[in-house]
Amino acid sequence: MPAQRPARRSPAMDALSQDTKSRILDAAESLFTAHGFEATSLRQLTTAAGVNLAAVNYHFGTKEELFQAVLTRRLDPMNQERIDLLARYEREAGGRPLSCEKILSAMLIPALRLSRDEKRGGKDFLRVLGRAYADPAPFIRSFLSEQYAEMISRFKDAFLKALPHLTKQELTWRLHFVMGALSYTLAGTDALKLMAHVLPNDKDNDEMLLQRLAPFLAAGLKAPLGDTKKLELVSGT
Amino acid sequence: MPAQRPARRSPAMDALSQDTKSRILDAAESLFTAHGFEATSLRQLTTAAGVNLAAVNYHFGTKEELFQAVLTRRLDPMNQERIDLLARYEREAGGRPLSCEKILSAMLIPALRLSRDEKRGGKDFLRVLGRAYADPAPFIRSFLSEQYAEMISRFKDAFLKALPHLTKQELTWRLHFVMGALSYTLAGTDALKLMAHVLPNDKDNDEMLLQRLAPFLAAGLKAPLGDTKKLELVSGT
DNA sequence: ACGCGATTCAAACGCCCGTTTGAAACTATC
DNA sequence: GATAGTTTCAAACGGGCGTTTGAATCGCGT
Repeated sequence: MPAQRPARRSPAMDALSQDTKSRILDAAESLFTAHGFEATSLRQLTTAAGVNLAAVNYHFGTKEELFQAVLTRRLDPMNQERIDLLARYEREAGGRPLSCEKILSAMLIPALRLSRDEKRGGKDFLRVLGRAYADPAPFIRSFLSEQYAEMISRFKDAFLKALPHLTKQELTWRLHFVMGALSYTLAGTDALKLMAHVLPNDKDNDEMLLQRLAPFLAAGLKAPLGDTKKLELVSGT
Repeated sequence: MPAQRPARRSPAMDALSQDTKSRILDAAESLFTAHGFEATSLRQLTTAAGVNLAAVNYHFGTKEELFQAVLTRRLDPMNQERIDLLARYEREAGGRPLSCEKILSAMLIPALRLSRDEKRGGKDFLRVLGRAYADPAPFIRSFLSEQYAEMISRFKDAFLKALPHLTKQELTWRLHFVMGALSYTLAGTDALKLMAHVLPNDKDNDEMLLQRLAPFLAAGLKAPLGDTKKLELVSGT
């Protein structure tokens, strides 16, 4: 088992050669992004990180626990930031309900910050996260459930006040769609190639992306309740 | 290699015991849904299908080709149906641009049909598809690109006419969001547990789901262009 | 300088993977 | 009913997997 207080390294420990644990986390983040959880082997991972094969099991226990560690390292602070930002907005509004766009900002801005603040890890992480949303593995699903429970609950309350024409159930669905568009968008830069060669490939891609996503989601959330007859199945031909 | 014209089976070949190829495809569809591509082994797959281990390689070549076969079997007809339905709507409209909702219907109705028409395969398939969208594996990405190219291009043209206030580039992004919300929604019934215990667990779940999704997406597509200043990064605290 | 816990390391463990093989079983045709 | 082609089958192949082990190494407190 790893020590509670890790031993210090030799005299020069610069930013380039971090400690083993961080090196593993960084390599894992990027490799899980590139190949997915199952398709990433601990051998390629430890090689990429420049550490011994056994280091993963020593520091994290199992491969699954490593994956959870990859997620928590960034997800925990990001969701906390979301909650704090929402609380701050609510304080500033002093009782009056927040606008839909404002609440969305509280969700998107921390994600946007994350994608830009890190040297490289930020974007990789958001992609890992986007993929994790769609992963059926139980240990991933239950882990995400726990991680998100509080944040989702708070934002649902906020949205309920901002969108009084929606029932609780309708809002649940729409939040589901929001999370879908968000995670998919974060997960798949490549996916854009499905439909276009338009991508300008900027460096601040993600900022532009979220600035386009926000109005789209806000409009969707504010939409009037659907007409039940709209999607009637059309018979043949 | 498999024969061009498969030999006929013994006298009684009822619906319950299909031919080997279909049995493999069905089992693959459901197992890829449950565990993902990488995490599904050919041994559990062939066991579940009640066929010999070597049957997959005999009939499909490799595991990857099997996965592509799983996708094409249903994706090809579904996308063709989408294109045909859109063409029919355009014909009926006679020159006038279609409404956003109408175009969305042409995308969603074939998916909805698929999810209901099959005995069991339909829903499983849509989940496999939703997951495939987020998969980084190159053979999946390029395969989907090809499969979707024509459909996406046609719908983009239609949306461009329906939404003249959008630039081509803006529309590309919004279509991206649409595909995101759609695929995520199709992929993850489980994901709903992230935020609620509301799910009524109906049989015609998917129909209700898409009827809620359509107004949401239509509103998002029709949203005015975003305010560039909206998502400004807020400084600390 | 020594001891001790924390960490690294090379090697091995047992297991399951995707694929291949060659013979057996089957079926349609002559 | 022999023949040729298609499909099934049991068995094996080589290799990579996640994890464990036990010894070597490191770095600090005393």
